[in-house]
Amino acid sequence: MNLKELSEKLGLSPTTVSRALNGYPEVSESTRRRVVEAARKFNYSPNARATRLATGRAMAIGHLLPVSKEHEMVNPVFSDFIAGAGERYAQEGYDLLLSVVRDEDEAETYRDLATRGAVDGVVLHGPKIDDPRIDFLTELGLPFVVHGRSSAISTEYNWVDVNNRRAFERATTLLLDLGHRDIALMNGLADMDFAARRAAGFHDAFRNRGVEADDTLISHGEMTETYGYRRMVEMLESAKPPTAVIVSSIIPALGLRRALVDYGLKIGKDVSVVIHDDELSYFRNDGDVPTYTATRSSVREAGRLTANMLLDAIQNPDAAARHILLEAEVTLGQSTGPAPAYRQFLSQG
Amino acid sequence: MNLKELSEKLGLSPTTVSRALNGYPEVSESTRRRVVEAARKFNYSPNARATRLATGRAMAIGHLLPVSKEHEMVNPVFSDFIAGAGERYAQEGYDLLLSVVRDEDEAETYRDLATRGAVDGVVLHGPKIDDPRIDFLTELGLPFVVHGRSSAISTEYNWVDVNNRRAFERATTLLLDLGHRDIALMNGLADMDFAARRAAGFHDAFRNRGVEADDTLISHGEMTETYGYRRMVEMLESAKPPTAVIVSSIIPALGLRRALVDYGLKIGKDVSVVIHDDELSYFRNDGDVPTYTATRSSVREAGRLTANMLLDAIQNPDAAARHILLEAEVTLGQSTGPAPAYRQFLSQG
DNA sequence: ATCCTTGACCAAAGCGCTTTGGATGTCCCA
DNA sequence: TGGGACATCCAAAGCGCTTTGGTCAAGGAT
Repeated sequence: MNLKELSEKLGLSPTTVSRALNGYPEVSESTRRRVVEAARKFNYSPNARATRLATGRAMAIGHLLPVSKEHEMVNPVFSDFIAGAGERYAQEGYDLLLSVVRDEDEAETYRDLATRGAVDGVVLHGPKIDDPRIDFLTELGLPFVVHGRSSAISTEYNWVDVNNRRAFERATTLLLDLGHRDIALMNGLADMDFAARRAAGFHDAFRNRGVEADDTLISHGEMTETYGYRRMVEMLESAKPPTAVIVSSIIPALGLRRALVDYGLKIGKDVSVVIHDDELSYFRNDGDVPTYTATRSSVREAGRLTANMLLDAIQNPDAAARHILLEAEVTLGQSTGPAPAYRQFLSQG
Repeated sequence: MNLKELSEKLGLSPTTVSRALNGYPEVSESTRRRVVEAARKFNYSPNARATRLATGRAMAIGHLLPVSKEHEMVNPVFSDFIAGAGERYAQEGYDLLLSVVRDEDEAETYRDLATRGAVDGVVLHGPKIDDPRIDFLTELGLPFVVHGRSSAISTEYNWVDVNNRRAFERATTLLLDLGHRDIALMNGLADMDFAARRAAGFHDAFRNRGVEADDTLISHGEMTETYGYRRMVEMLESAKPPTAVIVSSIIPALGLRRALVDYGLKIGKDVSVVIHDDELSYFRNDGDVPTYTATRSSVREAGRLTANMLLDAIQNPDAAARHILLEAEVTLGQSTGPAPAYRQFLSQG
């Protein structure tokens, strides 16, 4: 059933039927009702391919899922982010186009998506400190929103980000105030922008307290369980193991916990842990008292906000660049306590 | 730059240019080279919207990401499966359309996708024991492949599944042979088909060994860390805690481990654990000796195979239904050992 | 010399919509 | 009573491709 057939059945022109269905005013309410009813009855919905050609809009948003061949790693945050964004797209009648690409083909894919006219805009995930994709997309003229930021880029662009610097400054300050000095930071990959900001917050907290941070306790890696385990073992085997660790995600924190168990150490007592909690749907850090003390920010909500912003950017292409900086809340859980030395001092007091 | 402009630049008709680019034989090699070169030079690629209207094919595959409003849970397996499938789509020039829908809107979305002509086929995730979606899709006439199976459906359909029954029979047999009798099964949600097959395998193993299974040790739940934790605590607090647990995914197993630590119990010694390992990219169960004894099957590979099958089904719509049954391998890790009673017997010589 | 292939190209129709630019009829007011 | 103003509808062009059904010239067979 297509528009022509439906219009013939109704004894109307395709023009009128099209307008009736799309809510244009040049059609009487009575015929509109008749048309809408007939459309439902004959189970008609306009062919998306034709609509898109005629309107010149793709009614689709592109997301790239970069997959590096070596580690075959998918960002665990991706699916929750997508769930949040996709919800908004669905509400606005947009499709979500997911392209699985190898890292090195990413720019090429953006160009392809743009010239083919397959999408009206894209979301840029996982920006690096100096990310060439941003200028590339700007030149392409394809509307986009970055989930995160890129510190080295001076041009204006749309972004939605968490205040990673402040979140990690607060987390670090908490640990310093609990008497910890040997604080480790299990950060994300070194070239990621969010990792740089988190490291900056970490250092800021030390500076504010007039304490020197031990840079050998800072590590970078992909956020796998294995990374958390290996790195923690490494530190426990070292000359001066940390009394507290800040972890960039709940996933390596699980590996960290496994390592502590292996060494007979108790989390929150022997070693304090603060995580960043993206509120992944299958790793709720909840309960009466959350397992982990955490800086918390919902990645799903970030997905919704990013989608909103992108849809707005598509509708108002000439508006100024938009920014949303989300603040993470710091929630106390069972994984933090006073530093061992400080605990001794307290008990002597 | 569109086809018409390009053809004018070349002094050729749109017909010839189109044919040259699409590899039709009715064009000389020399002009074909000329056309291809010009296309690259002017950065031309055919408008996807027009191509799709003209060919009548969407060149896109649909995946639904069902999100139930209550728990807002995204299947953790989803992103790795998508990564595998998406890789194949990209190779074949297909797009991947992701629809985030609420559970109850799923059928409606399939119909919409079909009548709008937005996709050429869909993948059905997470089939229930008796899943109405399968007959629905069959009637729609939209090509589809099920990732998993639906036991109660007698009509033929394409599927790719893991031999869950046998995998869990083997896992259970291993534990029985290690002397365990009080074996718990932390299964997926009760209405899921894979969960039913796993339970069947569990019971088969007991039957084969002439031992009676304790059904109170079987539980169902979503595969979250929290589920694993709560359920394990519950069992440890019960009159007769299990000496071994089979867990449907590595994620609840992490919660299980957390519970054991809380109770001062050692995994692999006090309690043996076998997991099903989907080889999630951020939870590799690897190392020289894997952390967990596991039934292992790559969900990413399943994604590739499913995509293959669907593309084939789209190209050969009249062929018989296709099936792929993958066997899980059983890999020994550090999480299993003889049952305490059996251990005693062994040490007594 | 004639006819038939064959190779190389092209004009135009069509895919199923949207949208521009009328056409027609009705109503109201000068 | 005539002419805007308005409401309601329609014909046809166009979106940018693919594909059908040609044309035309060159070459081979008869």
